[in-house]
Amino acid sequence: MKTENSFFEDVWEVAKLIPPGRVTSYGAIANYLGTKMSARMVGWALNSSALQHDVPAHRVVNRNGMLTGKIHFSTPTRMQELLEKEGIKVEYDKVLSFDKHFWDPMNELKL
DNA sequence: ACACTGACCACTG
DNA sequence: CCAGTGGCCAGTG
Repeated sequence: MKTENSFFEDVWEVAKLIPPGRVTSYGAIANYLGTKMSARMVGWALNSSALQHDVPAHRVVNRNGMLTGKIHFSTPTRMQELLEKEGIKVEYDKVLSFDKHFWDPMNELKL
């Protein structure tokens, strides 16, 4: 057993729990996991997750709803296309009606 | 062992 | 209101 239960896996689990058509932010996940987690670590974890698992990293954007992580995808438009397939409108690398599609793990999972 | 970097966020001026 | 800076934690050079 490698006890690789690092925060990476926690981030992946939360990301997988994001329902289709919804998005969340790095800070929201970080806050949900705990104070030991910083928003930077979330993005970093997702960077590894994208290479390892089927984690819907395209559903995770920054606080402004901007697709900052799209540059890490296979293609510069991959993230946007995936979001649009789920009914999320994206324009100029930014999620439209971000607050409407926003899915907060703290608000949905904390119960 | 040290310094810099990174898919960020919040506070201060 | 906009711009700048610090804090966050871990990995890599």
